Amino acid sequence: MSKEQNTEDKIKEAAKRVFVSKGFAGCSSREIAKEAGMNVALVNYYFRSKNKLFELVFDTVMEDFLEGMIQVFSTDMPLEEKIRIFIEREYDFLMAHPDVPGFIINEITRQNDCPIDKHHMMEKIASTGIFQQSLEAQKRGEMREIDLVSLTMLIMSNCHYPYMAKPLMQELHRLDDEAYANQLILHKQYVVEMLINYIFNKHN
Amino acid sequence: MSKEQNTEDKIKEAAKRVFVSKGFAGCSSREIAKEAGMNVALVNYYFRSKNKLFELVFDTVMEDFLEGMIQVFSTDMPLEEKIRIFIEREYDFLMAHPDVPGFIINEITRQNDCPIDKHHMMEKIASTGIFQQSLEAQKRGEMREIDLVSLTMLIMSNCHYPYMAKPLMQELHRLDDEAYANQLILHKQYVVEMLINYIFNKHN
DNA sequence: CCCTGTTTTAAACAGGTGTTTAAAATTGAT
DNA sequence: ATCAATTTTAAACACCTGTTTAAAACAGGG
Repeated sequence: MSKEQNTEDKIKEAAKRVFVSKGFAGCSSREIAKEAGMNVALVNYYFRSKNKLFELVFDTVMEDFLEGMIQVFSTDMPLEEKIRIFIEREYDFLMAHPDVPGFIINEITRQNDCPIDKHHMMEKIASTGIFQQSLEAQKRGEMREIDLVSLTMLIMSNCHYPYMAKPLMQELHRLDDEAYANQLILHKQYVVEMLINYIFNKHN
Repeated sequence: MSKEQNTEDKIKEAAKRVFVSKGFAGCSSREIAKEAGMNVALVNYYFRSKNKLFELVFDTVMEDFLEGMIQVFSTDMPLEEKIRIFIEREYDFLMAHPDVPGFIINEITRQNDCPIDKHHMMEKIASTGIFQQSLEAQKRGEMREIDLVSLTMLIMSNCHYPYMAKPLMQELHRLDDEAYANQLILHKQYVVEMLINYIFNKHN
């Protein structure tokens, strides 16, 4: 898919790989240029500065990251099915992009300055009606009376952390890459079961 | 507590603050020296290099991080009580040291080279008998038949992530620091309830 | 072919990096 | 007070950083 690609896109995708895996502070312009097979000056010729390039990369990563959520939440499934499928999709997405959550969290943490939400994340998520659907389910007694911030936090914790903490967990339990991948597949089932049970007051 | 403190310790503690909040790649030797109110050369006079100083800091942070676990697990409480108290202690610890988990995970991720577990984390945790206790509880049917890697992962996910993802969550839900601190106190209760219910097959 | 605008390159810039050096200041014992 | 050992300092080292410059290579249309 990558033979017919112009210089600008090649640099942008190389930058994406390098930034996401090493972070803004953990890499240099020259490293990005080398990853793209280009001269250093070309990076600034197309993107003006390391900062501008980074912001561009960050935005596209954030878009990809939100896209999956929106898709699932926008369907007209029952809430329980939505959450179940969301978790499974999230694990699939992270299997392919394991260091995206760490990247986003680290880079948002790095700059305490911008309190404004450029990506309108919550608006996009809210526009799917998922929160309204949740409140209605709570009113009907189908769903536990848990506030939506914590609901979000419970789901994201159990999806993101197992990928973010991979090297720590591997060292703790002495698992190689294959064993850890299998562990994640198993863990996904536990997470779905635990969250669905808790959120919808199931008992088995 | 800090008036009677020699130069070496002052530098080490300044380095701890800077490294933990900004990461190894995100700060310079001169920044550490300035934080300690010292000359740059003093840092290398006492610690030879930025790398050596970092490894020293990393090890002490890791020790602090493990200490709490070991303490709780070493008591002779029933398993359910141990887990409940562990989670609550973990939230208390992270309230005071919110960026420790992110620091540890990021810095372990940074170097793929050392597959050897210098800190013998698992040995220390295993020596508390917590895993044996878990297996026995499972045999008696008091505990869900869940493998211990996933058990670890469930607990750590729901303790660490809410602190690691603080800026992301704040931006998502537009919460200031005080509101987020309150949210965490609330969230801790949900987490305890959910994990205990799931692990010990409770239904309410 | 020449000319024009675009793309790419090598080189340089000022400033920051980790680290070392050698001299100065300080300390404590004689 | 003298001296040796320790601690602190300013300065320098070579290298890397992000960014810019100016010249070279390339493209396509006249």
